Amino acid sequence: MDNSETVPEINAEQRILDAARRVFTRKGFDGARMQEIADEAGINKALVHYYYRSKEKLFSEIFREAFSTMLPAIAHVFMGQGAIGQKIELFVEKYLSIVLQNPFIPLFVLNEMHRSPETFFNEFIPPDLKIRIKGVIAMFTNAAQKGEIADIDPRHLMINIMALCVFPFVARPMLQRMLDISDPEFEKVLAERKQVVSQFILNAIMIKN
Amino acid sequence: MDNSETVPEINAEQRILDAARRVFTRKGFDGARMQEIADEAGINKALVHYYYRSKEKLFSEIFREAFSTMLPAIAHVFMGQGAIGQKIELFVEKYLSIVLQNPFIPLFVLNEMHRSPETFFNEFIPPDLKIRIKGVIAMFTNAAQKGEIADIDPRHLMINIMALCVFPFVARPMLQRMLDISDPEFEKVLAERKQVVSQFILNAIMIKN
DNA sequence: GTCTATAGTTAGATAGAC
DNA sequence: GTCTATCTAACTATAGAC
Repeated sequence: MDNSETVPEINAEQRILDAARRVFTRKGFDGARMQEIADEAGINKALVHYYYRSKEKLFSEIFREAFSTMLPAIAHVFMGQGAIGQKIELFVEKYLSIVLQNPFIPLFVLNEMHRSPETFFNEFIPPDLKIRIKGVIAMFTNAAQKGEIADIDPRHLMINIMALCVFPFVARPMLQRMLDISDPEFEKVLAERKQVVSQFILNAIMIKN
Repeated sequence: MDNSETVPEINAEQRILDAARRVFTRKGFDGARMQEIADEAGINKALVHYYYRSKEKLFSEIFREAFSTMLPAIAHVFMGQGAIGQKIELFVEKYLSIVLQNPFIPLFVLNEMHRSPETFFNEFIPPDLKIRIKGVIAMFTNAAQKGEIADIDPRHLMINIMALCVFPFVARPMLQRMLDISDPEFEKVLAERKQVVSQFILNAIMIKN
């Protein structure tokens, strides 16, 4: 052991990033304090500025990371070779897996894109995202024309799928109180949604014969 | 004309309230500034404190008003005498009507209940709300037992209905960019949702014969 | 009731020692 | 690289004139 440090576990730069992630997702940009980030990182406030210059820049790092976490799910829709129903199931499964591991990201992203929409779109939306979306829309339209799914506006279908995946995470405090259930019980409900949401969507759009 | 004022339109107290509603729903509690509220009300900052003592108290007024706007829809579910399907249609219709007229309230409420959950539940949730929710849950359970709707956990059904109603309003900036549509076009999509959401839900849960 | 002026506090950011 | 001390600006809130 040639290391005389008092167990900093990892370098300061990374600790700041970890602390900032927690504080920003908890409090939002306006509610977060550089002091609180420094405290959670176990270092001095000046050091936060040393590594990341400004609150805005540090926030950008965190937001970029958070937003990009949500993107792979969309790409996934294309992967599957199967029928439209299987692709939707795959998307829901993948998307909910990611959100379950990062339950604070959805509200965090929703808020930032309201706070400064221009920055959000110019800086964080990858150029190919719109193309991918168009592909998904085309896939839905195609499936409807071939009679594989019911006749629904593909834009509404996309909104509905995202809504069913995301909503319980952004509305958790209210839902949990309204339904009067405990923390572990709500976790169980969330875990059930992979199955429930897929089933719900497929029931809604698959042609009944 | 015995009034020598320069068209204040209405008393200062009300103008402050109107300005505060706009600023708080736009920026949230942490992002809002008393100065900005005073400016939008066209009066001095000191006057805001004269009428509402503190930022917290002013915010409470606004939040109470916003949250109570969303409540009548839930009560409405009981009104209908019809079948479960009609009651759901009535709820969606009523709920979306309210949100369409107050598109900023959902995200505003979601954020505040994350910011200080304790205050939210102790101060703003009416005591009878949980009872009403239990009634709705029982209604769903009953309908499922009688075979009127598919076998779905009533809690998930309630989450799904709320999700489909609320989500496009809280995610509007992202959805609009992702789908690459203009403001009036998105308004049209929102207006369509009364029909679309009802149909989607009923397709998902009504027993096919 | 409405204003100006300012108190009191806290935030983000920097200077400079080590 | 990490700290203490401090600057500057912005915020909420109040005092006091009118």
